[in-house]
Amino acid sequence: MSRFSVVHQAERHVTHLAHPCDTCAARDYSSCAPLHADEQNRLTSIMQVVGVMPHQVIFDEAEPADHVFNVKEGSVKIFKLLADGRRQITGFLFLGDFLGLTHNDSYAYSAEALTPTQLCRFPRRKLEALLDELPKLEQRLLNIASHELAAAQDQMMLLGRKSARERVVSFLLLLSNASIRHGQSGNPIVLPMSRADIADYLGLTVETVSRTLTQLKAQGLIKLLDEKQISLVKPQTLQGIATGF
Amino acid sequence: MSRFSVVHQAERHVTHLAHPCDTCAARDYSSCAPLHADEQNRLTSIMQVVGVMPHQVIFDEAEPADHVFNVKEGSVKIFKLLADGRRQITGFLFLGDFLGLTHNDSYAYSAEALTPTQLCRFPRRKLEALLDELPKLEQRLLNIASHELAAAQDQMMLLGRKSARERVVSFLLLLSNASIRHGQSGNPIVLPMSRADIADYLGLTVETVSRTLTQLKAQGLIKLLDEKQISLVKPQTLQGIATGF
DNA sequence: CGGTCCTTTGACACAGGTCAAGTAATGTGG
DNA sequence: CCACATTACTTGACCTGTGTCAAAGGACCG
Repeated sequence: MSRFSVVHQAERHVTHLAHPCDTCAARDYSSCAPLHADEQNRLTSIMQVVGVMPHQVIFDEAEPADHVFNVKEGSVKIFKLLADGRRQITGFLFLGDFLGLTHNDSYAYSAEALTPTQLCRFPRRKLEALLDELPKLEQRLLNIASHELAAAQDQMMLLGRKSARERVVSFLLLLSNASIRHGQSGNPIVLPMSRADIADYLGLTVETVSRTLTQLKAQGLIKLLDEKQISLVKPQTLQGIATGF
Repeated sequence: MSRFSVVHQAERHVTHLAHPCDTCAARDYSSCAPLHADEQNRLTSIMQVVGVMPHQVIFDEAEPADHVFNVKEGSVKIFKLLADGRRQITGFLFLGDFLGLTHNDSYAYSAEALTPTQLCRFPRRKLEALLDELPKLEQRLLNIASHELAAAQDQMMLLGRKSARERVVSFLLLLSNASIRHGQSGNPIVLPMSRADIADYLGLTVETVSRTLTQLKAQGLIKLLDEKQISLVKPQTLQGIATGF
């Protein structure tokens, strides 16, 4: 039985895949012609809107990759596990982000909802068939993949070469920028994930994340409005810390 | 003046972009129909073969991304720098690999040759124009990007959660697998890069890389044939170490 | 051959991990 | 709505893996 509650059977529902201009604006994409109305219809006709609750699994690493998803609302974490349970979160996904793209038979990572989330779900076979006919769509996916690749390289720099302090600050700025891209002010920022999730994203322990945050607070660089909400007091200084000055 | 020596002006030269079957086989790609002869011609007609010597810069992060490259022979490192000079190598590239793909105006990383290298060079504008007409090509690029994304996530796992020992072993196996994909035996392996490069790839210091190698040697898991050539004595055990057992 | 660069090895330091305890937030059943 | 259990977060004391600094081989090169 399905782990999803099907919210809607396509009709008149939209996806950010079909609304390139929104997403492009939100993500700073360069080239992406909007789909025509009939192209949008073909896309939405193969799509379902599904809901998942926090901590619920969307898919597991290595299970058959039958669907591709697009975040319509909410937030998601994607991660990989080592044999002994060590975990690396490879990304936090928000409105408009994609998950499940792979050229293999199986998913390359696991995905779980952080908050109550709605996803646009596309059967992979049908989407791939559609790609052959809608080159614009393929172009968008390539753009998205390039974008994610660049983000992945930034993250490698962070994990390989930055100190705990630099990692935490980079993370805060990342969330701030993401929120700006989605039309919010970017300050204060909301953390939909736990400290453990932050730690597993930054390659640190919960304790180090916690200590680093209190240290930044003590230095007057941030303010902890509450556990899940942080205000950036000196964004300029923080920017400097994140980029290694 | 150009930093490249132009080796050949297209005529009858091939690129792995035009020979999908080779590359697919070499890379385990699932779906990639070969280009027809005339499609190949259109591709090779916009391409130049250029040569670079070891330590020579192919392009620098943040410079205008006017070309896309495909490794025809040799090996390349791509990396990012922090303000204070800390370096993270985000990939080593070999025959058939791509570099320079970005959806931004500028490159996301710097690239340098490790060994004497020949590259197929495509003017970005012309290639993008061609992509609109050859959807097969775009499909291949999307496949490649997905593949690289998966590799990037593995690398995040390595950098965020693995010990020095696990990182070095993972790296040796990575090189071994790459060499197998290119038709070699995969053992012993050849390291075209310096210890410093390995360190910057694994998020370690030169000293730690060196110490870890001598330790693995002392335990009889590898043999250092010479500084640049390593034989994997117990591949099975090494595999276990790399995956966290 | 003498110099330069790369690699290895050693001694020591420290950032961040581990273990343990305390406190605050959240959820649950009565 | 309140006791109580559970989970999440913070803080402290201590430890260890890896970094830092220094020096000694080796390889390569003019």
